[in-house]
Amino acid sequence: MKTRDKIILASLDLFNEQGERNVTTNHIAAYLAISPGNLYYHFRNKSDIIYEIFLEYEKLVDYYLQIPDDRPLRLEDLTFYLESVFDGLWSYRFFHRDLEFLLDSDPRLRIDYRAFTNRCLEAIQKIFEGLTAGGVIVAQDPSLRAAMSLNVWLVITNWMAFLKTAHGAVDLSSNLSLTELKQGIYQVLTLEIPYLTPEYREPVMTLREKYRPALPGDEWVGV
Amino acid sequence: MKTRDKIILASLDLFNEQGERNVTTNHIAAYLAISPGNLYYHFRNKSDIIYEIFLEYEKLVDYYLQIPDDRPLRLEDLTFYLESVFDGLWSYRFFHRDLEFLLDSDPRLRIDYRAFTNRCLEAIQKIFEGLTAGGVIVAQDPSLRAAMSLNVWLVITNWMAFLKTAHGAVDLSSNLSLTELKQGIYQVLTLEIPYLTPEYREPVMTLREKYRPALPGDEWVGV
DNA sequence: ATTATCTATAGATCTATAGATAATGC
DNA sequence: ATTATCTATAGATCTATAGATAATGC
Repeated sequence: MKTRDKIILASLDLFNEQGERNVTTNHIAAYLAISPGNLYYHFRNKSDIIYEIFLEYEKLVDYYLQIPDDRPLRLEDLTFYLESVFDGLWSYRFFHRDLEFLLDSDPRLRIDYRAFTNRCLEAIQKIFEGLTAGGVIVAQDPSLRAAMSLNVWLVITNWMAFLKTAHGAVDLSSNLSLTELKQGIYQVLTLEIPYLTPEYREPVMTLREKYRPALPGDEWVGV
Repeated sequence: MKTRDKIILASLDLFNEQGERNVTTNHIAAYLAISPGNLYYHFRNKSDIIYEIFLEYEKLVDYYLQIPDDRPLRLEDLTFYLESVFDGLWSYRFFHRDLEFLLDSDPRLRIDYRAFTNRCLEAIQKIFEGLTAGGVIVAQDPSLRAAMSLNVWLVITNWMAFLKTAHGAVDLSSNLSLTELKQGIYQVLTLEIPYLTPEYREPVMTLREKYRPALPGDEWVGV
């Protein structure tokens, strides 16, 4: 593998494990056992590495969120989209953590990320439309659908931060698992409950149960 | 005013304006025209300042989120709680931005913040219960109410990050206003629409309209 | 010849402390 | 006497580059 690609991969790993803020170009070079000079030969600075990582993330999500508009969507489609999105969030989990700082440091990233968000919001709306056509959820006013989609996006992108901050108080070491992350799907499906058609109510509730947090009881209030 | 208090206030201002990550103890001292040594006489380090600020934030929110359980809640109560919470978020807006890093750097803060989150989630549930007693929203299964409350919390605490990242792409300088922030109330009320009693549907929709984002159209998808 | 890599280092911070000096409160 | 403040600085990073050296591709 080329050094340039190694740098990207190692950076992603280190960022995910330790947080972007805690990882310097020195750390990345040391981790790869290359010289800092070598790293700077391939990238002008840390921002450039992050931007490359973002482009991969973007590509991944865009790939999974191609919503067909020539056919109605079924429950399996929804499951697929949710699973894919949370897989993506997991693989690039450092990204949303320091998002504001990253966007402030790199105008390119800022512009691209904004467009990316809008594409995701559009995709969520398309999914709602497709599910309506498929008889899973009832039709909604476009303005309500837009506001709902935004709420879905807010829950999806911030579920991990919630887990990391409200979760395991004492045991810092206990890292999150992908399974825990996917409990976010439970929360997303919660948003959709009121809009389900009668015939899909039970199937969706059953699906939702699969993601229900199986926690020691005191995890968060009332669950 | 005592220097110690000045340091706390100045830090809060600088953190809110520039982000905690971009503000060092040197910056704080320079801003106050005191020596770094003087700052370190009053605080052991930056974490200690942040912890003090958190205690204030906590006190403020706890004060506003005292939910009476001896009487039903009305729509005005809900408005008050929402306004208060968003005011609090605004005054301490740096806090949620770098939350994960802050909690990782300070075990005290980590433990306290976790308890704080749980108190907030409890308060949101109490508000739902009170509104149910007041005939504003219909009764819900406790498990659904818990999941809904969590979604409300996720939307509230992350609305600002959304605005900052998905909003104004090019004009970095354009800072957020409290008014924009309060459009988050529109999103929160969106979550509650399906659970409103018939007689409160119209009043809540009217209230919600007041917070509707009045944006140039292309702001975010479909709005 | 060009590309990749290393060594060495300048320059910029930042944190945190030691030790001196000034101000304040009995 | 005690509290508050300042000056000066050690020590630890980090970023980014210059310039030398090694490896690779025609």
